[in-house]
Amino acid sequence: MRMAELSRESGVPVATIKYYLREGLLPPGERTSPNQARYDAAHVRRLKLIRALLDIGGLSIAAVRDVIAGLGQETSTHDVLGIAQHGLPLPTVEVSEEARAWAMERLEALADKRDWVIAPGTPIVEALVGVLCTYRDLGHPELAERLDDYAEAADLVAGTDLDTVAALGQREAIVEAAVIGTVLGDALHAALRRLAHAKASRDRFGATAVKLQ
Amino acid sequence: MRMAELSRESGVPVATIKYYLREGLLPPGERTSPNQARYDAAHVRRLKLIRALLDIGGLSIAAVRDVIAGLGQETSTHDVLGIAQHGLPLPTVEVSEEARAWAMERLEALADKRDWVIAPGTPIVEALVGVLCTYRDLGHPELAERLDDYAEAADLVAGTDLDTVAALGQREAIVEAAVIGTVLGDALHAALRRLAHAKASRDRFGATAVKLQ
DNA sequence: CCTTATAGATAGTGATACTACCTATAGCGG
DNA sequence: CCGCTATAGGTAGTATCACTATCTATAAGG
Repeated sequence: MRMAELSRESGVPVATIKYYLREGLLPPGERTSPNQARYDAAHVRRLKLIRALLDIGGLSIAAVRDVIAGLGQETSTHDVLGIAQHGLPLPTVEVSEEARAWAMERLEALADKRDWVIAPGTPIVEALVGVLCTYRDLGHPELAERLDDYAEAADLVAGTDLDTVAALGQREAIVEAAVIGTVLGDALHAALRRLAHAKASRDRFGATAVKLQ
Repeated sequence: MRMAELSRESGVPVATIKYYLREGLLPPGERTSPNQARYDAAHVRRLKLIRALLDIGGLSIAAVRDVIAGLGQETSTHDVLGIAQHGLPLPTVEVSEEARAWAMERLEALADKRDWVIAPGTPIVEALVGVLCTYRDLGHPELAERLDDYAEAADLVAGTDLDTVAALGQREAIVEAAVIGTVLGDALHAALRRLAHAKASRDRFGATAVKLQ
């Protein structure tokens, strides 16, 4: 197919597709002459993935490029999740040494109990340290004391995730599903948690409004 | 305290504090003369909250303003979570009627089983519909078939969340903790899920690299 | 042949989150 | 009371990001 059809199939404007080509998010089409190229279903699929990562995942163009770069890499199965996570941004903040030590103590207790590996300095651990320290700095250290319940839920979800993607069998499909499941999964879990909050609130306080304080 | 000290205590530049004042994120200080004002610990605290919502929560200035507007509202306890969620952005995408029906069918089955309330048209439901339809559109409908496990984890987390904030007793503290727990919690759970993925991957594939395909 | 489509290059746009500067006034030590 | 720094409030400038528009030369297709 040519550019106009690619645009129609994917729902992405021609000018935007050209932009993604320039930025290296979308591989160039097969050249048929110096100023003509042909695209195929893989391009449509890639465009839909790009839009999903941008619109739902909230990734930047640069992060999408990093994530996509991992899709074609040769690696072991064990690293598949690492590739899926490579390039995914996790927010971090600066914290004092004292606060960091406080947070790491909690994370290490968690790791011991659940057989997780806490590697200091990695983006994931930095993100966790940042959130825990911010809870404390905002005067809500009690929010950091529920880590173990949260970890239990994370283990439950992660087990499901791994079973789901592992069932695909082929490495390429696994990596892609892992990327999609990780990025879109963040949005899915956030929304599910809000629904579950509503039910938990009804369970505790009932459907009838009760004034506090 | 005056502006310079507020800046020092909060770690936010003076020019930025003035910007937040203009944007209505930070309430004005107590006036002592036409061009002088005094600030207090509540301003420091508010600034730290603003930075947390911006830096870790990834909210926009407009979303922070909406969230903060809810902090002072008078409401019933049952609505506290609703306030905490008010103004929080959830990503949505456009979907076909057919895809929407497919997604809603799954969500309603979930709601029946777990006693959740699915109100069509609300931002949360729109977000869930968007993610589920995107999974399918990307050729990974299997990711949408694990909703029930994810919901189980969400119920677990939500129960913990409600117990934690309800223990605070006072409405104002509950609302603030709910906001912080919801917004920063998204980042926390995302990071925990990545750690749990690593363990689940080790459990299934072992520490030794095994080539696939 | 002639209209439309295309690749590639360059420049422009609108939103966002600051950041810098300006003016008139206030605080404050000497 | 002087003079220096600090401040409120206003306006304007900046950097980044994700497009979007325009231009030129060439190609496709009836």
